[in-house]
Amino acid sequence: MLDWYDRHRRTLPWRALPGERPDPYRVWLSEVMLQQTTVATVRPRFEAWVARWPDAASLAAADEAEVMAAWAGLGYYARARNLVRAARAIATDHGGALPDTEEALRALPGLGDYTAAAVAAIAFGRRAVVVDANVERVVARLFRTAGKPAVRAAAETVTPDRRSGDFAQAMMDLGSAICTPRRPKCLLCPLASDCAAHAAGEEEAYPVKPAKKPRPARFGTIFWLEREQADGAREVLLVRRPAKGLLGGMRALPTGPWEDSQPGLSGAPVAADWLMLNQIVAHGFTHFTLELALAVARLDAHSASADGEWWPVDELAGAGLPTVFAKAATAIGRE
DNA sequence: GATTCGTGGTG
DNA sequence: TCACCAAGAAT
Repeated sequence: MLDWYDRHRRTLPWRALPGERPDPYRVWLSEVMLQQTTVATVRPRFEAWVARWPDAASLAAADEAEVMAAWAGLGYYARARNLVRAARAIATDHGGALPDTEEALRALPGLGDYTAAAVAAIAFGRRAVVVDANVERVVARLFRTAGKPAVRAAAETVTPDRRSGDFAQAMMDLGSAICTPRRPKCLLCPLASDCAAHAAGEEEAYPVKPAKKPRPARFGTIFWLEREQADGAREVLLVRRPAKGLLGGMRALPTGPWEDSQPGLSGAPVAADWLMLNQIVAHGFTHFTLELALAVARLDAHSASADGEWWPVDELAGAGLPTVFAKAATAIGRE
């Protein structure tokens, strides 16, 4: 695998070139961004992030609201909150440098078993057994085995003592390009002659995935409340969502409750002359789907105010709205 | 151990 | 079109 990696490794912005020393901050940041997120999505976001916060110290000193806005659209927003928390812990408890052991990394918020092992191995050259979805798939096929404990034990047996970080990245590159979930390219695989699943012709049967539950549908209403400044500039009311839970801590358009049937105008931010648009915004979350009706109203500048933040409509792109609200804003903008 | 956390690409 | 899936973590 290491020979294959030396010939076929991808060049990625967070990855040190051969002979270079990796930057632990960049390795950590990339691993967090890549949690359940594709390389294609992460690449430009990583570049923009490190241009703005180039090291752990700058991130520790950052305004959390700006960090959350910078994460908008990436999903799993607890990752951004935990990045700030971890950066501050690094500043206060570790003298400004990332800890260099798997155990100490694992104690930082947002670093679980996978990420702690990956950073220890890739950034610090520690021997660590790195098991992500790619490694699980490659190892499950190689040994034709099932279940996370068995896969982990098998991964332990094939992880080298030296260059275990390169080994992990090699397995990820292999899983990404060759040992893919569907239609793996076994003719190109350096492990094909050793692969038990390939010998049995059952590559796609591994890894064994649990059955997925159906996603229920929920319904809600987004409230677009607008006011006009004396100079004619339009502003829309934004709110900040509660710190925990879905889209936690993110700037948002006001919504009412999300329920099993359309809740109409309940939960409106103010009593106003709401107009329901003849349009629905559909959005899929991990464990349910959401269909949102759009209600719009206008306040004149002298009427009662509403709780929240008035935001210039033509600057909404800079508000850091999660995708579902960005979709709604686009839909209303077309009206 | 099962749930709850987003989003975009892909076949 | 849509189910599947991704460099998972926290609770």
